[in-house]
Formats: sequence, structure tokens, C-alpha cells
Amino acid sequence: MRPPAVFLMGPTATGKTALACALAERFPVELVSVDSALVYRGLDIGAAKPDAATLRRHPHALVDIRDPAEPYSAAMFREDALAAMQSISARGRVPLLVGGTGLYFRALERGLAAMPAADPELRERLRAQAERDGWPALHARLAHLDPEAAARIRPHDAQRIQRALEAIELSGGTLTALHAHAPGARRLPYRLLKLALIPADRGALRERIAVRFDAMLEAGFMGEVERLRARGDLHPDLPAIRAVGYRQAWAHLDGACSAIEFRVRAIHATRQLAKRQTTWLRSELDARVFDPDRPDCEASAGAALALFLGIKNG
RNA sequence: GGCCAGGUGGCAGAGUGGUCAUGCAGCGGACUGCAAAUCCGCGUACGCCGGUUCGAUUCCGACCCUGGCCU
Repeated sequence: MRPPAVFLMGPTATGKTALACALAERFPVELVSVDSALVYRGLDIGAAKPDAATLRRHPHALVDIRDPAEPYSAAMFREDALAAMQSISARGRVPLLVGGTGLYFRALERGLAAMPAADPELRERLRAQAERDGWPALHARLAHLDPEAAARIRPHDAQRIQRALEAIELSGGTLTALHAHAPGARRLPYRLLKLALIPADRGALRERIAVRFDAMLEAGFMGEVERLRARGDLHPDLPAIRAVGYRQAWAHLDGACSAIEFRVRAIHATRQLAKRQTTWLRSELDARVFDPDRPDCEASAGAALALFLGIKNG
């Protein structure tokens, strides 16, 4: 029989970490982070990374595993997460995957088609071509090589056009053909309980995001960004520096906008992130949804987990 | 009180006698190796009342409001 595993999903600033830690106090679970920003060392305050004391008491796998200069990816995440889960299960414990990165959860659960890995040089070449001819021109080329993929991808979706052309060039086949290779065998070999934290009232979430951002500033967020800049080898095109908050802070320190403007932009970007994260969650039809703003949220989630694990609550 | 300028969607800000500004915010959505990324979609806005006109956000008049100057 497949071992159990739990997903705890939710947009930013909904208290996922607190809930995960609370559950870890009561159940035999161990935490695995599902967050594309927490993997980076040095992104702490602005990424709302659990503090050192929390991490000591409740270790999170896949936190601080990457230098901000090295890009991470969904495929690497899947591999790392599977390894972490296996080791947790082997100890007789239950992996609790907590985070807000929809693509990572999906890649983990459904698997990714076997495709060539990212190739920085090829990407750079495609980027240069796009700068000259525009992405729609590359999209037209894609339409020639793989009409089906081109129909799915918008002419200005730089990232996907680039990835499609990259995969085609590296594999010699089409993206469509690569995807067609059923990733069925790659499905997650676990019995899953999915918990989703979705605020019924987005107004409350918006407010919490603003308050939290000001707390980050108070806690020294700018100093953290200054330290990253001081390294000298980081730039705004890196995934780590494009993270919400960091990107806006970087632009502000470059003189692109005032401190006041920077704060507003960062808060807006965070809210927009929360919205996109919520959109991912709406497609998780088999998830148990809880409202983080209700006082019984933790108890309800705990009850669902107890039932799933066949453990007497308490 | 007088003179001048102006009142455009939640905000900023163009413009025109009869199809469209645009940006930001917001909302909805997509999502297979950068995903806290990338992209797509969504608004009968033209201060108020009259007038001119086939047709007024646009032209004319009164009124209200805002800012500046003057008394």
C-alpha cells in the first residue's frame, strides 16, 4: 500500500507555516517546503521564511538549498521533494508538503514529461533573437515546427515560447510529442490528503499583506536586500531577485522609484501573487478547503488530518 | 466679489462633433524544467442643467465645485 502524504496549500500570508507547525506538534508529520523562493539562502525576511527558532523546532526540507545565483526549477523540486518524502516515509513518519507554489505541487503530483533540461546558452541565443525580431516572430517559427504548441502559447509569452523552442531544438522532436509521452508512471506514489487554505474574504488577506510588508521593512528587509546587492554577482533577471518584494526593492535601490512608491508596488505585487496562487487552488477540486480567518481553522484541519491518518484526535 | 485655469472610469492622464487612448489598481483565467515567473481577458468614464446639431465628453450659455491670482 502506498504511504500517506499531506499537501498543505495556500496563498501567501494565510498562515500556512503556523498551521503546519501546529500540526507537527500533534501528528507524526515532517515538513517539506513547496516554495520557489524559500529554496534560496539569504532570502529570509522578504520571503517570509520561517525564523531560525521555528526551523530548529520544525525543520523544513527544501529551505535554503540553493544560492540565489543558481536558478532552481520545477523538475529539480520534484526530484528533491521525492527524495525528502522517501526519507521521511522510511522513518515511519508522514511527509507534510507545505507551500504556495502551484506548479511545484502539480509537478510533484502529476509528474513532468521527460524533457531536456534548461540550457542557459540556448536560452540566451533565443533571447537575443527575440530582442532583434520580437517574440511574435519566434512564435511564428514555433507555429511552423509545432502548430499545436503554438496554438496553446500566446505570441508574447516569452517564457513559454523560449522553452518550447528550446525543447524542440534539444530533443529533435516537438513539444507536443514530448508531452504526449504519458507521465502516468511518474505519478506520485503516495496516498494524498490535500488541505487548502483559502480566505473567504480577500479584503482581510489584502490588509494582512500590507501589514506584513511593513513588518518586513521594520525587521530590516532593506538591509537584507543591500547585502544581496553587495555581493555584486546578482542581477534582476535571476529568479531569486525577481521574487516579489526583492524585485521592487532592487528597482528602488537602482533609483527607479521612491521609497514610498516601492512600498506600494511591493504590496500590490504580493496581492497579485496571492490572487494567482488562489487561481491554482481553485483547480484543486479534491482539496479540503479551510478559511484561515475562521477561528476553528486549525481544529478543522487537524480533524481532517487525524481522520486521514487514522489517529485519535488530540 | 472679480479675473484666469480646470473639472474625463477607483486613481493618474491623453483626446475627439459620430469606431479605440493609455498606464496603475481591481476582478477572472491560463499554467509540463525561470513559476513569488510569464502571459491572456474584463469597464456604455467624460461635474450639473439647458441650447446648437441628424448626432454632443467634444461647440455655446447658466450653475456647482477645485486651484491660482486680484480686491
